[in-house]
Amino acid sequence: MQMKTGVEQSIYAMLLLTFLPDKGVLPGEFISQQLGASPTYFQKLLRKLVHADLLMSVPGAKGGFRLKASPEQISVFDVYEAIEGKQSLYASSGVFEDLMGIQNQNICLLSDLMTEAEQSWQSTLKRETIDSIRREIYLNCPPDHLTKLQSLIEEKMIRN
Amino acid sequence: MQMKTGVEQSIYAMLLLTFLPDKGVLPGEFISQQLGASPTYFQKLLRKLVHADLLMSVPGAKGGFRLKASPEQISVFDVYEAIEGKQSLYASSGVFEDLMGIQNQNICLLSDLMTEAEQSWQSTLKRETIDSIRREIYLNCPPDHLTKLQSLIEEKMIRN
DNA sequence: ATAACGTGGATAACTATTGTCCACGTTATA
DNA sequence: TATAACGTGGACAATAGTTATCCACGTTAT
Repeated sequence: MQMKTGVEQSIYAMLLLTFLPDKGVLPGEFISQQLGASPTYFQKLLRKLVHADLLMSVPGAKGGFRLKASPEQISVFDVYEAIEGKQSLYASSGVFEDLMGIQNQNICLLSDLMTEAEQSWQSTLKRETIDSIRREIYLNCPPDHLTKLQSLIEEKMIRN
Repeated sequence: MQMKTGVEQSIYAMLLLTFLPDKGVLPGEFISQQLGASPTYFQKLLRKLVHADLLMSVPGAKGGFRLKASPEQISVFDVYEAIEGKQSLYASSGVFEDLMGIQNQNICLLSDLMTEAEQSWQSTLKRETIDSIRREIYLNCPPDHLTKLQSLIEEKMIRN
């Protein structure tokens, strides 16, 4: 049981996109290069983020991706859910309920507990946003790295 | 990202074993039959539980498994960890830290958050024990089912 | 001795994740 | 209007993780 690597990569992609000026976009291939991800697979992740309304995509030449909402409105959980989907971590098989003769009653021996555990996991991820991580970066990264990255992005980005 | 089915089966196995009188054991095959699990694979799960010191095994004819500790001392998390292992849900790739030039500093943009989320997930699973679930069963199951199961177990179990 | 049980390793089947490829639609630009 | 650069969606392959099977072996009751 491990989180998909795509979740981490997607969060980093979102973070990269916070560096982008208004109306600019970054091509998917550039983003995947920066993250060292496989370009073709990463496009799939980007599309999931678009489907989840976290990213906007501009097709055609000079196309690319940008954040759809502002970084304060996008939680880490939003990204997690966009990539991993909405299925919960635990799925009861119902065997034990059968064995105990409590099939149709609403007594979920384990399910309730698992649901509660998952919710407290999720609430931690909901608390933190792309913006709060971005602020941490601004506080902690060496300024030269930040400016270097900033200018790289401004070089590669496309204005509309 | 889904929990292994083995975790659920293992918890149910532990619960079954709470029905067992002192010094009795249940053969692995009987347990797997009750849970509708594949016998050979389920033996592997049982061995993981033995390795984690949650079960005791008695080899030889009239052998089988019994709980090693008392049900109050075994948390749902113990079983989870025995089956899933100790690796955490999230493993940082370090790519972004490289990109930001913060490799060797202790600034874990995501790791800290993920660790915190996982800990709150775990603490929920640690709170509940095999015994607390067993008590729920006793309260909620139709008494005839309970006595039927109890007598099935006493029939199939082996005293030492 | 033999049968019933657990043990551990090798290995296969299955499933989910990750990665690739291609035909296509859209748009900027020459 | 042609072409090149980009995103889209589907089909597909490679890889990794999970589940399942088998077997030779050690232990113990009978």
